[in-house]
Amino acid sequence: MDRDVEILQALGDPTRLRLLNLLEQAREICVCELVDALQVPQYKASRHLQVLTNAGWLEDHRRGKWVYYRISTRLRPFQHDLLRAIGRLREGREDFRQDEARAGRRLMLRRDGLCCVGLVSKIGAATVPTSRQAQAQETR
Amino acid sequence: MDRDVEILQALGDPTRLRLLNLLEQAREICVCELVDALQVPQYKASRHLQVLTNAGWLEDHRRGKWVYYRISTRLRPFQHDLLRAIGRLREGREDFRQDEARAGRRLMLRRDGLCCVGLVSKIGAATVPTSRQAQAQETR
DNA sequence: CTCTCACATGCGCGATTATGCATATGGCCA
DNA sequence: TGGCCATATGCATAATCGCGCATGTGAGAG
Repeated sequence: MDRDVEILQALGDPTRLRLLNLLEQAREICVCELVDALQVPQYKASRHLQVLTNAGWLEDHRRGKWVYYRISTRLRPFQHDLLRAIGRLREGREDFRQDEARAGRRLMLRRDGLCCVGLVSKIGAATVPTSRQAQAQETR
Repeated sequence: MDRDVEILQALGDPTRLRLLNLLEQAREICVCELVDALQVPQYKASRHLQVLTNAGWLEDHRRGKWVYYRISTRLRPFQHDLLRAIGRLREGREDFRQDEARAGRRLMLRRDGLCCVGLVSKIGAATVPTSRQAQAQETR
């Protein structure tokens, strides 16, 4: 298959754009954090992360029970230009702003720079639903 | 619909990439010239040109029997970055190079900077098939 | 070992998309 | 006006895509 086209096709979806936007600004984010930030069902985030990874946009690695995603360290120059273009959308897109706000709140709850859903439930932060609860909230 | 996504989706097709690549390098090109350069059936070029136009990538205008397309003069900064990214693909893609070679030969046949298929047939240039002949050659 | 939690994925469905054929449109010319 | 040429488009079909549901997988905790 045409690799370049695959890379570009991966950008043609709002959910994937939102994922890329967040991941471009943070060093790495785990799936449950992304699910909370985007407020989408877990399987949906996972599927789109898969597409981005297969297209060469992302790398993932496991740490304990959590899987962290980050922008690939092996992007081609071509892709860096594309990322810059997407960055230009940041001010104009309401969804990006909201994602960033939620992600910011979520990432503040990390301990030692790591995702910590377990701690969240102990803190009892009702404002930070677990991925499963977020999944149930998702109606569309 | 999400306009940004529509713009990006338009890039996720090899034929459309080839059209954009040519149009980025020439001031304007008419449909029959594009058909010869890409060696695709006329209806295929026309359809993809429609998609690009609807997404805000191209503008078209009629001159006599011919319709000329060019890169829109109202691109957003966002889109200029995207074009630059596509330009980076130029050296690596064999299809781009061949398109450009064929387009170069074809555009040399212009008179007064205008497409002139009629003249081509009078010249009898067998190396430059008309769009209808190119259509018949197309097998896939 | 078993239970739980985070994440991935097989499957079916409805929607969208690309393609090819045939034909319509619209301008030019005789 | 009729015919030709460049281009666009209606239609049917096959392929692809995103979604949702359900379930599978794999790691850590008790």
